[in-house]
Amino acid sequence: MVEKVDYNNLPKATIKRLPQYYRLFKQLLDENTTRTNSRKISETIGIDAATVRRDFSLFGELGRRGYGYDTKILREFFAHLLGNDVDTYIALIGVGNLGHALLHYPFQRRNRLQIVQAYDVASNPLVGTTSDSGIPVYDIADIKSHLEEDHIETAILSVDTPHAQEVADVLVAAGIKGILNFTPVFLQVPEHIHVQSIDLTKELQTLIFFTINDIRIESDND
Amino acid sequence: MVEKVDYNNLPKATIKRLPQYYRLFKQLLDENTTRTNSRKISETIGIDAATVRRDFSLFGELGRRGYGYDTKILREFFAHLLGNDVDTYIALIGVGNLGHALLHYPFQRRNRLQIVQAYDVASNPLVGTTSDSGIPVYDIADIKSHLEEDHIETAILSVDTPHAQEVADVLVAAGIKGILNFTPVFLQVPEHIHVQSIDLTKELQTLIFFTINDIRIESDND
DNA sequence: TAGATTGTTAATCGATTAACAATC
DNA sequence: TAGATTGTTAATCGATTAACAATC
Repeated sequence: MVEKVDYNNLPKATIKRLPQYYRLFKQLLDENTTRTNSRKISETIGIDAATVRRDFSLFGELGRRGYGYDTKILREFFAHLLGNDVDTYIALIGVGNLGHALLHYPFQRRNRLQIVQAYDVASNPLVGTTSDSGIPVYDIADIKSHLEEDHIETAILSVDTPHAQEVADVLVAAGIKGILNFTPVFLQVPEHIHVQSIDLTKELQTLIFFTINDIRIESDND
Repeated sequence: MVEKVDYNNLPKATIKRLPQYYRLFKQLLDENTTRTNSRKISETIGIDAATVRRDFSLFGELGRRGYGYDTKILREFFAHLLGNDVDTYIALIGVGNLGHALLHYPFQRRNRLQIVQAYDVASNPLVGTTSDSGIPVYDIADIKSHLEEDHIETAILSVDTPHAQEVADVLVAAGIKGILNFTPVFLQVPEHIHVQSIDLTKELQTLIFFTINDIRIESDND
């Protein structure tokens, strides 16, 4: 039950599944389901039961043989593991169509992830106002001081492709440590900066390739 | 140069990289760069040079030893491979905040991917109108006949989580073959239906885990 | 020809999964 | 105790990468 893990040795594939486990245990607890097991988990989220058990075992003995996993315990465990027992404040960079949607996206609903600041270039009329979501939109030129006000280290990047690298440089200079990158640009950043990319066109094209060639594959996560 | 591939034997990891290769060769051609090589490709998109060469070699001899790869040839090749030499029509299901942003997202800009229909439930006032993007918004109850009009087999699912499975069932019944799933639900679909999922909260939480634990990793695609 | 870079092999690495002893 | 299910090992599978002969 005690953590015995150096997170740096955790398989990357396991890390990517952690949010799925966390979400599931939150759901189960909401439904007042007090226990579950690796087979049921597998059926619900599409991850092989052996993989589930192996993933969990990396963190110690989280379950009980012959019984399964206690929902409440596991939910607490993953909440803590993912830093979701405290609030995480996030800045959104680029309030265009996509940025606007992300401002309203319910990250916060069942997680303590909150976009609390937004940025755009001064020529955007939204700058200086508070968006309909209640979040202030600042001039990107003032980013450093505003980020410090709220101790923000994470940014969502949803600017136009041609500005992606230049804005990423600004974010790094302003002290951002993690970037969720919605542009299709491979960002060049110092090695201590973390980038997670979501490439919408790539996902759609991949789907279409699988579909037109009817390539058999179990449903695709990650 | 001749295709010698059964696409079903293509590594899944390779397939996911194909859109990145395609995008790069389009860009290079736009910049009037007539040739490139695996090392430069690697630096630009962050995929190991040996992986690039191996991926390409799965499709035959696409390059020339001592020279590299011809931009024009490769762009044509990947366009055809990804079905981007013809138009692909897509339906968007769920015109909320995210759906609205996706309606405006420039999938089409450099690709022949077009959202040409949108759907929502009849109670949504947008239904029966044409959205500001010029795309008609239909009642989901009428989906089957409308999809047939435009020969649509691909749908983007951006409905609220509680309705995801039920709407997916409707899509399958209406003849959809591929679903780009923006909900966090693991969709249960028949085995001939392809699902590609984008889970925004999962990506953000994964980023935060990497960031707060400062886990060293090369920038993360896929 | 000499130099460059591919295409491909072989080695390595990482992830998945089947199987089962441990044990609740 | 008998039944259930974990935690973990060992086998397998798939993906990456280093290295280099082939060849443009």
